[in-house]
Amino acid sequence: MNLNKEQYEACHAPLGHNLVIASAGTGKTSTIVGRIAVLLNDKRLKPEQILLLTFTNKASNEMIGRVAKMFGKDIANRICSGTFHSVAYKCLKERRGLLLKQPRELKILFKSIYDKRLFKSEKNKQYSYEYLYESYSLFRSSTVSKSYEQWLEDRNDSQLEFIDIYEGIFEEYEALKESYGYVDYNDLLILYKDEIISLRTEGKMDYIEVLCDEYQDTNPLQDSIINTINPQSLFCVGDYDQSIYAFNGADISIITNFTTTHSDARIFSLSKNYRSGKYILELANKVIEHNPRIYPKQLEVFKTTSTHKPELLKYNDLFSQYSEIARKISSLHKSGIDYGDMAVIYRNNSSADGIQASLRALNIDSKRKGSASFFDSKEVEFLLCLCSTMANPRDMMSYIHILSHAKGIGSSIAKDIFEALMIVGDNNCTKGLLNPKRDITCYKRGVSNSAAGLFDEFFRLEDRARFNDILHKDFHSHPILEHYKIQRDAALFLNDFFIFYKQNYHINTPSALIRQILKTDFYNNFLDSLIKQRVKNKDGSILQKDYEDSKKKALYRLEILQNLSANYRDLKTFLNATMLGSSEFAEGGGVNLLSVHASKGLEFEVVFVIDLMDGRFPNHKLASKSGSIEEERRLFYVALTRAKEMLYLSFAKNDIHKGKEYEPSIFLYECEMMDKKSHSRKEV
DNA sequence: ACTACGCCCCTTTTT
DNA sequence: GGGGCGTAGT
Repeated sequence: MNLNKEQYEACHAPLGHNLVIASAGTGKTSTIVGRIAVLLNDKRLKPEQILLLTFTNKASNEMIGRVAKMFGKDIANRICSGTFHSVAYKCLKERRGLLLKQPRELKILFKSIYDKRLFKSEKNKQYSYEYLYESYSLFRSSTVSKSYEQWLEDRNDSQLEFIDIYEGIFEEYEALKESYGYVDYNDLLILYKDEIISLRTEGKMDYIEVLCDEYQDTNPLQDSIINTINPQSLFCVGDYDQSIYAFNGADISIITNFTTTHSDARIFSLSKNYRSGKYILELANKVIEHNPRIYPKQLEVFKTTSTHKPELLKYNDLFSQYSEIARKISSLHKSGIDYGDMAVIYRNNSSADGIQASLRALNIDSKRKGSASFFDSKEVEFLLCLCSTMANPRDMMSYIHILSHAKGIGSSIAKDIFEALMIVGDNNCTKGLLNPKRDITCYKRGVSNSAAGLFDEFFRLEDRARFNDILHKDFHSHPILEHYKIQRDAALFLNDFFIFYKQNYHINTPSALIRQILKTDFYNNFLDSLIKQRVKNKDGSILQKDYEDSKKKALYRLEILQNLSANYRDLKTFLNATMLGSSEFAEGGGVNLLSVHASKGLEFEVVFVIDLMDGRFPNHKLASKSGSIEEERRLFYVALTRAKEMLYLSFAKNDIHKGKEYEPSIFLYECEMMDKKSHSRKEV
């Protein structure tokens, strides 16, 4: 292996507490791979005694891939590696069957509890449900010793008067999560920590060295996992100038206090930059010097021959910026650069649509990372909901999503039906649906408000068999049909769902299941109405061509999902994988479109950093909230240091569409791409 | 009390 | 294009 002196010394550090400060582009990956080689060779560790924690699974795969080239796949694959979450999941999977649930879903669950407990008149002073949810998630990852009350006191003590309400909400939320079998990202880590403790007492936790990549973005919960493992040796690699995940609880003091936490700590520093050309580095250095220096540190240029100077591109309008950059990309391509070697990087994902459309206008493909849009699209979401009900027979949220598509059934009746299925199925909706206990009433007699002095009005139960002319013979006397609000259309929908479920629930291979689902009338009826709704014009008309196009697009997505599922043998694993690796999968090929956060750890020949306007980047609203202007500056630094050869910075003076004027980003002045004298701007 | 529908808002970053 | 919210209608 080719290592420079600094890298070599870090790799050969004795077992103990080692911290490597690795600035951007200084060969961090090589150093970690080198360290693993040293552990396996010189230190005689078994691969099982090594735990590698990375920020993305992609990074883990790359490192393990390089270890495999040196030691063979057998050895490399015996090393436990991945993100904190995926390592936790792998470990827990063996002992219990857990099912991860998307934050989006859990947020809805959270909202339902919140709405029940807060009256509107109080809401202007209190946290919104969204904010409270975020706050609670952040709390769980930012501290392991404080109560929510203590934590809140430090951040916003004016909210303390609501503490009892808030804690009541959290308590109920936790209880419901438990009863529906849901696990979120934080739960995963917390469960893992408990698991480590029991594995340790059983003597089954025998990691000797834990390597932690991107250590600057570790949050206290994750750090506590490392501390709980408490390995003989630690090898943490990070760069405080690239700490950009404060909103996720990342605590920069974890890396800056390493020497105080571990009295025997050794610090190594990598400063030779192999990635970027001289002028790009000068620019990056200029910017980051505006942040307080924790240790003195400068990137040293290795690629002195590179002659490209970063360029500033100014445009009058936001959209002319996008289309001109698209043209620039096209001409760079003609000069011989692959689209895949170019990237457009932005602060907010809202920039992506514009640039993507402009590229498409020139017939240039692009791939967007963090394609939340893929798993969020209704066609995919609905399909995954159907799968979820099969993998987790008490998945209330999925039932509500599905059943709400029936005419006349909204979330409330859907929940009644779910609860009914749980009752007639002994807490198992699969059983409740297919094999219900028939001798009991599954709907609670209405305890409707006696306050108004109404009669003891209760749930009027309907004849189960009232629709039996249209229903399947095994379904026409199903207890859930007793709900008095179920009308003909809804009964038919439930009937179709029943048949659908009965035909498919036993299939456990994800790809086979999805293939079957895509063939069913039940799914296709859903898809058809979804697409019609999408292409419907204001007057209600539908153009056949729009319909075809939209359908093609949806089918393409479903095909991707189908292909994705082929990598998994069982349903739960597949569903969980859509959670753990969803952002790492990108649709299509071509020019890379990424947010700064998503660009972390990547590099490209040509980089465009766009929309460099005050307010957008830095984003003042955010900077004042959780992060800081320093964090925004680090983001800018990360964006710049992705570039190997060419770097373009761009901004637009106006958004003609919205009638908005913009000032250039202060970072453009800080890196001296813009001249201070020519504009009057106050220093921040 | 609940659903359906139309209107307005906006759109931070991730495991 | 989607989510939240208010209103009309059952």
